[in-house]
Amino acid sequence: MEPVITRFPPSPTGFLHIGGARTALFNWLFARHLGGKFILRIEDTDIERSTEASVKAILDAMEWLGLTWDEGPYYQTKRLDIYAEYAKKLTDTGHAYWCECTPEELETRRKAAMAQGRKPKYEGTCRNLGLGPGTNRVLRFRTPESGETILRDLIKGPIFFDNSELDDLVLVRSDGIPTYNFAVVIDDLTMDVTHIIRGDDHVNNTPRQMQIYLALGAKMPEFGHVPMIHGEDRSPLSKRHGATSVMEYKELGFLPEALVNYLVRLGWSHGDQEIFSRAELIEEFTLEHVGKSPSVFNMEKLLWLNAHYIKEKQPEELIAPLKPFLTARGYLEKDDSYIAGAIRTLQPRSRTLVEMADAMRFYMIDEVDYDEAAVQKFLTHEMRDVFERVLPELQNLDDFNEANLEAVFKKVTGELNMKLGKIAQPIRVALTGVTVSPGLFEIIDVLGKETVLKRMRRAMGRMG
RNA sequence: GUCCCCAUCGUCUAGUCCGGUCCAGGACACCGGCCUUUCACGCCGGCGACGCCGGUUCAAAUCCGGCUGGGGACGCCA
Repeated sequence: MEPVITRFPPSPTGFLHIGGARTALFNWLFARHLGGKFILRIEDTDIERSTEASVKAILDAMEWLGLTWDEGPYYQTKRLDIYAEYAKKLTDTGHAYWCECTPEELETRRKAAMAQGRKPKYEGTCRNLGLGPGTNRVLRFRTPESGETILRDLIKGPIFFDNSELDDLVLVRSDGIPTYNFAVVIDDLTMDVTHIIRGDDHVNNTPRQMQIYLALGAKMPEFGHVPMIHGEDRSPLSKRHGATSVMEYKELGFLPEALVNYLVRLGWSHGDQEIFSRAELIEEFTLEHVGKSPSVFNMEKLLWLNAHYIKEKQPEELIAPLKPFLTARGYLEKDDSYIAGAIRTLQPRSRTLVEMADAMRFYMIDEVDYDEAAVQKFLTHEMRDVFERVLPELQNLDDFNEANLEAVFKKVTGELNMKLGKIAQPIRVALTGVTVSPGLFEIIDVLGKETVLKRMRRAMGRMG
């Protein structure tokens, strides 16, 4: 059996967005599942809008998601001679012809056609003029005027197109640069791509591309068109729906495995399973279970998955991804074991690394900032006695583990005939400045004796 | 406008190919409860959908047709 080769061909005109990332992921998984190859190709034939920065941004995002490629990145602008060769082949065989219609004329005719309710397509003005190459001339494909092109889509099933609906698309621009529809075909052809998995929005391009394969006598690849991702209002996902760039999600504190897991389930399923490790995805991913209908991006579920992965990781694994967020907040330098301890207490209560970093504040600064309402409510005069009792007990405790701490508090509350609930909040406020935090004993354990005593004494200063 | 695609809970989806096991299952969100030193986590329970109309059939979420709704494409963008 021939080896499977898939590819992801972003155009470097912006960042890698969510939809593109899912397409890349599907291609990557498809290839990995079948033990094939995954190629990365930069489609930079839009000279005007392509930028180096975009290429970098896209590559960074691919790496962050762990979508490793086996070949490339190839750049179309470095393959111009190849396209020229095939363009010549098509002209020589009469499958392509030169056209001198100007963009302005075309635009006028398009508008007129729309106004009259006709499908705006190139009328073939230059089709039989026998023009040769020249300035301001484009090379067009001579599309068959009759017949039918059948796309047997791996995801959507058979789709029929009347060739009369297709028009003579431009293959080579007047500046000699090939257009997308031409370059993709030649690239996929010469790179031996066997399976083209791409967005739904390419369905209508497919019959045109198939005609080029046919004209070239080339082997036709398989096509699979994945439905689009929409926003809450069912319109295509865009900025106004929130973050659309993959790297924005990194900045929002998402873990790549959460995004990958979320994205793969947008359109694909494996029974009732929601959580997939990368190995499981590679094992289970097939196109058969990719749905046909568009899906809506739902931040809540992504958040849930992210929370899941945050909980599941070892605290140590979270240190590196969390560090940038800590630094950004100007926190003190702490060593990794301390940070890991703090992370452990926040894992069950953080949905993102941003939330975690924010909640970590009291661990990371010297003097906690008190929430005044909390101080008023809990650092009351009557707590002074309680603190006086607790302080020496803690002072004498050598091993600050949770069990010991619990014993100490049991003892004190017993002697004072108070419930733990009564004194927990005041101590929490003393240690964190706020009323919401991880468990008291966990905090004490992480903070350590010196800090705990210091903060409790300082808090006593705020008691009436 | 023309062509193409799609249609199960608010959202992601299972089930649809091979009609009965589905008075439709899971997950997120939401609501309630339990746990509890706060907040979470966790656990238990609840709410909630086959777009509409017709046909085929003993039987339709599943097959067929129409309608409606949504989306995509119509570039010397990709």
